[in-house]
Amino acid sequence: MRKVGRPKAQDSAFDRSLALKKSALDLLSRDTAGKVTIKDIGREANVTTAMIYYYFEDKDDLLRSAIEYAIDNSFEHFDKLSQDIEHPAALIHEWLRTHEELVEPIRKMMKLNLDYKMGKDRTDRTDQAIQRFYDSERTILLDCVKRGIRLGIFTEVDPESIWVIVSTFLDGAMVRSGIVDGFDVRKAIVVFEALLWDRLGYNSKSF
Amino acid sequence: MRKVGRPKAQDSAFDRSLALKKSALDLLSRDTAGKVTIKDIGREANVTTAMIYYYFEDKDDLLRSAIEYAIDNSFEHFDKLSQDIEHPAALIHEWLRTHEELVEPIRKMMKLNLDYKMGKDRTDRTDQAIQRFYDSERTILLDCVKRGIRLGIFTEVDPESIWVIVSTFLDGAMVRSGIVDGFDVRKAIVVFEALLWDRLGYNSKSF
DNA sequence: GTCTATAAAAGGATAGAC
DNA sequence: GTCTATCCTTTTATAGAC
Repeated sequence: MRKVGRPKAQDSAFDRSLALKKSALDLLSRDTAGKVTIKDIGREANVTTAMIYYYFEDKDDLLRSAIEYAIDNSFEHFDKLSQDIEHPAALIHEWLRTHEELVEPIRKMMKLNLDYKMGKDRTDRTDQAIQRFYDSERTILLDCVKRGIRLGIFTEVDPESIWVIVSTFLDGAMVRSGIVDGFDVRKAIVVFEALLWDRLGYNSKSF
Repeated sequence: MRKVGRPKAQDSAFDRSLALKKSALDLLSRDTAGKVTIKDIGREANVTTAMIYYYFEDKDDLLRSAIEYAIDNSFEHFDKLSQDIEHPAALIHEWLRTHEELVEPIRKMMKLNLDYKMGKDRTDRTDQAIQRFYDSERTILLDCVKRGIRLGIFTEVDPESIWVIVSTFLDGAMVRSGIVDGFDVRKAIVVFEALLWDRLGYNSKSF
């Protein structure tokens, strides 16, 4: 364990707080909180234990911050998607494809959410971050279906039902891929998409 | 902490090993492994720490046994369902209803599976228990759809696709109910069922 | 801001009596 | 089979120098 002379203040380009959140996220998704020690996290992020307490109140604070970080990441990703794509069917298609592409990070986020929600160390701040994420997911999908109906490209369906089915199915695909060896996320999403277009009365030849 | 005189050998009616597995299961589903201590489990099951090591090799052994216990439970439940119900549509309907009814235990099992699979302390025995469960789920649903088609009550669909969609959706409903406050499992399953009967060309008026 | 060293607590596991 | 007491290791968290 060789130590380099004197420590140098970190410039903001390499934020140690961020590095810690990333490392925590990674370790937590591979193992369960409580088995992951602050030393593990520190080692992974190349930060000493004492520094963790400089940046965060305690272990729990770091863990919650890591979850929030994961949520914010996913949030931005999906928010961008909804801003970039106009066409309702195209948006839904990309929505599905994105889940397929980002299984790993999304599954990590979900596992952390589940651990957090079923645990007992909760805070309003983190609860709200999770709520905000799912609310925005709902708003985006709901709007999308409504617009599709208004534009006449989708059958007159209940948007709320479609939203529930789509987002619940996707959650299922994310976790199942983490539980069942050999589960084919891509295939699952493909067959689901076919069912969805069928229900929406949309001709998906273009995809 | 009052102690009753001399210990009395437990008769098989109240198996301590079983009590420990149940308590472990309960605590693990509420919190993450590693945060749950053997002392916690012992306290919950009214068994001393030392006794845990009499019944199990070590903490990990107890934890894995608890998971297997949870899986076996669910397995029996679904297996019974498939043996009791002949009619394909009725079986699927009951399948959905059972998930609705047993959200809690099923969600616990899923969380444990996820923790276990994403962690690194794995054993063949436990891996196989999980695999067996999902395999049997697949077999049952697949057979069910095939029979429905053969009987002419379902449209000619690809059974494999239906199985993937149904079981993935249900997994999603189970976890989401643990993550999103106020998620209405019942409603989610109801709207999904409607979609399913639609796809299968089945008139579900009877339910 | 960063590190080393260490205190304080908690947890896993065992010894040994009954 | 069961319990009490305890050992030893790991872990969280802090003190204090630079």
